[in-house]
Amino acid sequence: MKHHSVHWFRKGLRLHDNPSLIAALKSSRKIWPIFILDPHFVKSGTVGINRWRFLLESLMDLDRSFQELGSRLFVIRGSPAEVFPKIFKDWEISQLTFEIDTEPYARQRDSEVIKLAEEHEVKVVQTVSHTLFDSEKIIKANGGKPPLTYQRMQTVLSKMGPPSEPMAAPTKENFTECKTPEESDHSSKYGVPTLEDLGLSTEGISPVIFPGGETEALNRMERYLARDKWVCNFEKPKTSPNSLKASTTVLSPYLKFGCLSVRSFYYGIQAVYSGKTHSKPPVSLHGQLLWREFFYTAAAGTPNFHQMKGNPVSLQIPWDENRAFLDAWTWFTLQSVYELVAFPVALIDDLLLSTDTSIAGRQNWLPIHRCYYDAIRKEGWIHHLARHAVACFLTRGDLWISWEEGERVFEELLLDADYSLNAGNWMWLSASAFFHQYFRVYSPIVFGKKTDPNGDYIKKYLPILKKFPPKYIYEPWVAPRSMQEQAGCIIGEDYPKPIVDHATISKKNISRMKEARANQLGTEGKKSASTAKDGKRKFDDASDEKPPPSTKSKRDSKKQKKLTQFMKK
DNA sequence: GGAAGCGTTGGTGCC
DNA sequence: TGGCACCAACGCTTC
Repeated sequence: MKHHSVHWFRKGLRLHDNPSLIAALKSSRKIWPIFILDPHFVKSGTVGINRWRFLLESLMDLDRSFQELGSRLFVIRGSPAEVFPKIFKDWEISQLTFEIDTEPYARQRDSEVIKLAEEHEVKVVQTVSHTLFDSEKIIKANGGKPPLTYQRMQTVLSKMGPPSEPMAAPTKENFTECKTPEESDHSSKYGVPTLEDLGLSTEGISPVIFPGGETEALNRMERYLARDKWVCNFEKPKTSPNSLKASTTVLSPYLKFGCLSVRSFYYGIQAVYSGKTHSKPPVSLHGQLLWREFFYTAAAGTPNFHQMKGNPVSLQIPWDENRAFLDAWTWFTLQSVYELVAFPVALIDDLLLSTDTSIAGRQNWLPIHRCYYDAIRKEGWIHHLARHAVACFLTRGDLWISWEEGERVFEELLLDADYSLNAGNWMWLSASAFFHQYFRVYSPIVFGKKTDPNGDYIKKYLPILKKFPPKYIYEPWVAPRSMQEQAGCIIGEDYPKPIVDHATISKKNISRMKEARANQLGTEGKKSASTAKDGKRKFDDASDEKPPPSTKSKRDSKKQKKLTQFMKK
């Protein structure tokens, strides 16, 4: 029997390596490729203007590609629960194909749609193609729990063999026996809408830096893969968060929407590596894809992964509720209405209705952080380490505000905002899960100076500070008054004064974190016995005995010994 | 079951 | 200028 199939695009906005689409094409006489503009995402307000634009560009690209094959993309508005019964009936559908999505909303939505399909006697074909591996299989291989360390993840994966190889994109031949019934009013009925059609204001929107779509994704990947040496030597910590041109691939938005298949990228890198010396996970390019896999698996296997409450992997920390601090972290400037575009609507309303006139105190005073926000808002992307710096600052470093607040802002503004990676990294940086060395705090001054000593990044995004010498550009408030006058920027008048002192507050927060951890261990019982707590001897000044070398120095001396032995050989 | 090993990418101060 | 200990003793994983 040859089916009438609907292939439902959600993520996976591509033709290459799309196994469920191929399955539909091979088993059908007729196929309708559809994308549903779900009001859930329009209403939620969690998608910023740049990501909407990226999505619509991706859909346009997909439609163009289908047209080249003699088919079309059908963009349908409405909730999936309303749309499917209608199209099942109208188009006499017997098969529905789609890519598996493990996010909670998607799971719930898909289970409802699967039920509807059953009611309409529609066969459902689902495939894993958004991740390298099936998250459920990784969890099963790890004894029913997601691996919580990268090393553990690698161990589990090493037993699972390599990821499946990517599938080729469909060709015109695939569409000779399987046709798409096109309607004469297709464009008006099923065309890709504009931002304005969706009721989104494009006033003040920045030019496109990273255009959406599979075509751009594949071109971008090829450009990077052509640089053999760069690919083989890639080490994430050695790339720069402050370079004027992105120092990493910026393929993340394309992976998020599935414009690029992670398996295609993985095997593309593999081909470049072949026969050459290359960097290794976790820092290598392959390593970056494994991090994505790590967080996808953790999110798929953890309830309430995006929030602290009810999340079994997250430390429960008594964060402050501090509106002024949150605004200061979030807001770049309030100089004009233009600057308000693309900020969370709730925050705009709150601020405009506020009777608090001390606007200066609600601005972010840190030059490098203001630059990151400007870049996020305009371009929808900043380097991973820049995200670390601002995330640490908002949470355990300085402002002591819940990682969920930061997660919401990133969710809205980043092109690559991804449920699993966003929540996972926020927990990491706030030392709520995965990462526990909470006393390692990013300094908003030192971090910038180290990564961009000349302050070129600041000069680009924050020209008001460009006349300050590099010594002061990261902390202009310590510049002498005469220098501020010379630079044409008086701190407190033209530029906000700091509202917290990093050195003081970060020390205070380290002790708060220590206390939170101690409290939780106390209240939740013996989650895990700490060897340091009860096992090790304490040494003080009165003791003549020398303390044993620390774990790290012991480890290092072991390494040294091995190296010496190796050299002798 | 308990001890030991070790963790993607910090900052500071000392030598 | 670069290497190292230390911060303060976490918590997952392995043996």
